[in-house]
Amino acid sequence: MILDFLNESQREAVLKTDGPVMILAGAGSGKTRTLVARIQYLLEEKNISPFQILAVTFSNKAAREMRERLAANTQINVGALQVTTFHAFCAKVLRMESSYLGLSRNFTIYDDGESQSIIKALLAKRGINQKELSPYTVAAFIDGLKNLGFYLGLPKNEDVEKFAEDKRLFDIFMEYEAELHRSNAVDFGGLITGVLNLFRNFPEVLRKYQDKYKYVLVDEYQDTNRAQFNLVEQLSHHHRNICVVGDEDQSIYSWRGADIRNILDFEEVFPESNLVKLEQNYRSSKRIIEAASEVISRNLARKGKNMWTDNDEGDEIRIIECRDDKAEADYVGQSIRKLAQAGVSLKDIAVFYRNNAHSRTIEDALRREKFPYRVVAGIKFYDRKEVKDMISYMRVVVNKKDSLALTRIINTPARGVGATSLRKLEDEAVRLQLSLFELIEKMVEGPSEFKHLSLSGKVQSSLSQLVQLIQEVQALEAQKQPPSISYEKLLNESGYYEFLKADKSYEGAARLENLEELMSAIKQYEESDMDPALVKFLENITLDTTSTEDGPQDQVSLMTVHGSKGLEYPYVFLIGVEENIFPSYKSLEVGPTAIEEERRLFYVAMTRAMKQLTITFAQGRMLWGSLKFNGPSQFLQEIPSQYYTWESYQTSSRKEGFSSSRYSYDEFDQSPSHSEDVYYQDKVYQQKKPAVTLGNYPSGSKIIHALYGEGLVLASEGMGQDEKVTIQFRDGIKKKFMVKFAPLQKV
DNA sequence: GTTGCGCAGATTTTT
DNA sequence: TCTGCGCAAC
Repeated sequence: MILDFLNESQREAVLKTDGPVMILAGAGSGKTRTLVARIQYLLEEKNISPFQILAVTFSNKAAREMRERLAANTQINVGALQVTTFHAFCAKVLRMESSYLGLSRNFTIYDDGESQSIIKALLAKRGINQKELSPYTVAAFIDGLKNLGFYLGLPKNEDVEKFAEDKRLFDIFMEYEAELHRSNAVDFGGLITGVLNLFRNFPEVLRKYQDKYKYVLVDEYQDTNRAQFNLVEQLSHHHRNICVVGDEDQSIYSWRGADIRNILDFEEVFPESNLVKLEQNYRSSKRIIEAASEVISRNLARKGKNMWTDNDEGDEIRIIECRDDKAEADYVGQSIRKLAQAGVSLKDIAVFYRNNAHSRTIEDALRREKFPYRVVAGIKFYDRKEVKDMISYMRVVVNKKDSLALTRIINTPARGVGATSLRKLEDEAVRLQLSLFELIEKMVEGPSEFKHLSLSGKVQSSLSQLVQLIQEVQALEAQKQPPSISYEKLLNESGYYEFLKADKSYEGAARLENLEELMSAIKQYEESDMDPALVKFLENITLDTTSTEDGPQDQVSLMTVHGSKGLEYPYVFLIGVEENIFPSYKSLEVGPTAIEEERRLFYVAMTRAMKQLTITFAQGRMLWGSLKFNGPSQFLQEIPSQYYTWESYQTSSRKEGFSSSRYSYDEFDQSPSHSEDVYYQDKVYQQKKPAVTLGNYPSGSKIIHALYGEGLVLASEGMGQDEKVTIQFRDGIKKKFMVKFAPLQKV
């Protein structure tokens, strides 16, 4: 029954339950289906208890999908299964065993931004100029060390030795670790290395987990770093039932520490392992699969798979040479219109780009064509200032050693505790070896002992109010009151609500709305957890940033190529396929291995498409303030010509500066293997100027603003609820508004 | 504390 | 060209 819907290799992947197995699963080969079947098989046929299975994925999205599919397919209590992300799993272990490492179980998890704040402070303390050594460089160094599985106390191996050559950086790393520890905080990388540290120093703890998990599964194995590999290797060391699933051709996160050696060396680490390849693709047309396979075959760092499909031949891939970025956007907009007219639903269409900056022109075009769209990624909800502020309040409640969170809110809203007072407090806290909050608590209890700080009466009374509020909320927590109660109290009594309410601008209103959204997120969380607590809520939101908003269903999807991994769409547009963009100029500087990663990225993009793939590039593109002529990407040459048609698209009648055959055939295709049969079609489309109907306030419209009077809309972006306009008023003042909050009227 | 200017930098971003 | 920031002045 479980095996019925599987092909032969998938079946093999399910049935080889014992001993190490590596499954190389090509794009669209039914990887998730196979993984789910494997777990189901373990549960139902082998009667393994769900408590003995650990399945780790990289993203929350993947974990959620797997859980949902399992819930739909089996009777067994899926809640007992550990299907989580690496980070969530490690956070859980660390909380459970926190006492071993001298953490307390309510430790805070710092995201990248917070880590960088710590680093900035450290650099400042050492008097290091940020230009001399950027916080980013330091963060990358620290992250790099952790990705290798290194933590203080561990003897350095070769990799680490090479990486940690720089004495100064290493010193900062040590200080950073100490600072985190003082704050009772752990960063993302530290979650993994923390568990490694725990396992190494307390073998009995390791043993416990090794015994517990009889079967360990790893999804998206190509994206794991060394630390994560060490982790699963140790966990499965006893039972040796480790199953990893991945695709070396889709490894696109090496810059995040993903180590392709994890795939290439798996069989050396586990000599008794089995290798299963899933090579049949169920997603894309023959042309797409064959073309993509040709491209990826040029990579050297791969084990090699032969993808094939039973699907139809399908349409030819379209390569569209556009005059400039504007024409490219026009082309995409019009093509989508044609698709829509032909009855294609918008949710089946996606536009991919190499970097976020390129979404702009496409967004404009789609708005012009009045097509709803969603930009995947963008600014994250939990990154917004007001949301972070309120989260910081909650953090201080939960973890009073979290001084970073306290500095964030100690004067937000303004309480008269400025930089000078804060500095005094910080120095004193360091001197007494207390956290900032602990110090202030002490000070409120016995102000006389802190006279030497000479803080004003105003500062002192503000602080005592703040301390009182936090303590009261801590008491609520101790009584197991729901987090939403605590949140509400913090929001109201901190003065934050008043503070935003007083801000009459559209931004203030938007902020309040975000805080309401945060409230509903908390409420939602409360309903999902049997035993809700602030700590857990806070952990959820730092480890899972997937936004829950789902908006209208039928819309075009826009995203970066990275963001497209794991998704599929019948109609795909891949734009900006130019040298220096895709592959990026950076990868061209770095060299062959970086270009191989770009090629994998290109491969990922191609294999998202099910029916139709359209690749566009611009002859000239506005980039960094000037018009750049990058020329078509080298990857286009790597697609054998029998798979594509090549068309040229020109928007305006102006031709000066561009020759439509700027890249003559000879110049362009120099690859010896298939240069003879490239054909070049120079179709020039007659382009009607699209009707300029933008959002409610298209650029050019005249408006009246209740406060500022008459004005002219210069630019408009976003649509519906998100529509934003830039307006120039009579005195030349430009202002940006969100339409939904601004008191605007058309003239 | 807020505003405003000048300057550098400008891939990707699962956690 | 656009943005984000660090720092100086109100």
